[in-house]
Amino acid sequence: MLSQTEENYLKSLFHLGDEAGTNELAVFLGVKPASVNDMLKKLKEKKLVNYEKYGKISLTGEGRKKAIEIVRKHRLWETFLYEKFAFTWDEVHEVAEQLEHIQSAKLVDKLDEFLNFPAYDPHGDVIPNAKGEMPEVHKKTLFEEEVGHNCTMVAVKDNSAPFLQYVTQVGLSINNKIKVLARHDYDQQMEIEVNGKVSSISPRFAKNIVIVCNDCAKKKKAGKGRNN
Amino acid sequence: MLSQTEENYLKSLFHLGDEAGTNELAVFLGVKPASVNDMLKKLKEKKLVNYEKYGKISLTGEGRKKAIEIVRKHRLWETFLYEKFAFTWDEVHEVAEQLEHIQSAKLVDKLDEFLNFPAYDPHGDVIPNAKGEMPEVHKKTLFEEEVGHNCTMVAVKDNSAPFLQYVTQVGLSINNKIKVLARHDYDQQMEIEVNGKVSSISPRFAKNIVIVCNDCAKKKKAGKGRNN
DNA sequence: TAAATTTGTTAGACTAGCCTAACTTTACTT
DNA sequence: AAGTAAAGTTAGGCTAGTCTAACAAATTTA
Ligand SMILES: [Mn+2]
Ligand SMILES: [Mn+2]
Ligand SMILES: [Mn+2]
Ligand SMILES: [Mn+2]
Repeated sequence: MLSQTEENYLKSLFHLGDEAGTNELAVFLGVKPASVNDMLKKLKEKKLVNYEKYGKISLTGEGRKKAIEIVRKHRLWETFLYEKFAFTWDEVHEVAEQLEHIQSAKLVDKLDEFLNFPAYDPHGDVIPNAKGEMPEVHKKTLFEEEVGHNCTMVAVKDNSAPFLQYVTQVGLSINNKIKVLARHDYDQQMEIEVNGKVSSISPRFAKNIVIVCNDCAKKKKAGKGRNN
Repeated sequence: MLSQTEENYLKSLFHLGDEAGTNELAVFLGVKPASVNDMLKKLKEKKLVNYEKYGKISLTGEGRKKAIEIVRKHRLWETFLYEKFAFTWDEVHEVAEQLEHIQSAKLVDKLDEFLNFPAYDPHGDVIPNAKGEMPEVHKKTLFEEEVGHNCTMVAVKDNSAPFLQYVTQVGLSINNKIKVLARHDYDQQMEIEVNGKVSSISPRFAKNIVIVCNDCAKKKKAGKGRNN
């Protein structure tokens, strides 16, 4: 069993990618490089990281697997807080940071099921499935989506009450399917269909909905913005 | 902010009551008396326990308040796991033992609301309310309840599938109100009403349902069985 | 290519929480 | 009232995880 600290190191390495250095990881975790160095020796000993003196750090297969489990739990809990407990977009992370360390396979399974196996968390990040699979995904705004395509809402960019009310009114919420019926050249107003309900939305509204296209081919690399 | 360890010491003192000794607490926590001694000095320093060398240990007002918060969280999470995630009676404790340390006032409030402000956890123990109030309560089996009285189901004694199926069929679940309509002298079969639905139940069934009478006067002291 | 800068490592120290072993106080028994 | 047993304390030591300060390697820059 890994300690919470060890779990956090693995998760951080996962977010930093395979070319991480000691200082970089130290900054990311908010500790000193000396502390990271100590921990790397322990994690190497446990076969969770590949690490040689003065070399770049990377996760082993086992380390990566562990890291993904934690990311999965983090994002499932964020989704839970957002969807069931009306936490806002910006409140979920801090609590998920704690909840991700709860040890119970059954709890994770039930949580996943309870949320109806969500694909994205409230920040629009992909939730790894129970097998640890994590499809690469190309996010864009609803405004950028092609007419005729089907897509999945993965996040909002605006978190203000009026906007969110509007979102609710249109029948939208995260992990919902949307079909783009039309975009009018005149004022760029769009027609969309959600759960059989057709709505007309403004370009401003459309630009604040983040989606993943279900009809576009997958491509693109993950960026380095906010993680989790 | 208290560490998880400190929280566990406070909670244990709460369960042991105000005449606890060093060894007793050590056994309860599964550590050595020397460790307890160290921690007591720290907790005294923080004004959370009353403690003098060779004297009995007790919680201060502040310590008790903290302890009750943790018990509240523990029991709310147990109820959550039981009611929403189909954990059994005996599975909830271990996970609640972890969840009780999650720090988020909002989460606790939402959890309470989500569960509809439950009064009892799946073991039939009283859940302290948001103010830290914890009414003393006299538990007995449904079989022992007086005819004509109203009571609240607080726990089951049998956790087998056939029994639980029967419980469901009768429309019963924890925190539900039950009215005892009759008990037949011939075979001690009972008539009860749950949510307007009348059922006839066997004495064996009734003996496996733990209730609190809503019509009886409150009395009795808390025992020292399984806690939490 | 040599100096300067950045990056990474090591040694030594600290705290929290635990331990064992030895000791002291209190409580119980005869 | 002694003597023994039980309960409680202390000293010293261990590990995990952190730190600072000094040092070493690698990289950048002149
Ligand atoms: Mn997050
Ligand atoms: Mn997230
Ligand atoms: Mn419990
Ligand atoms: Mn309980």
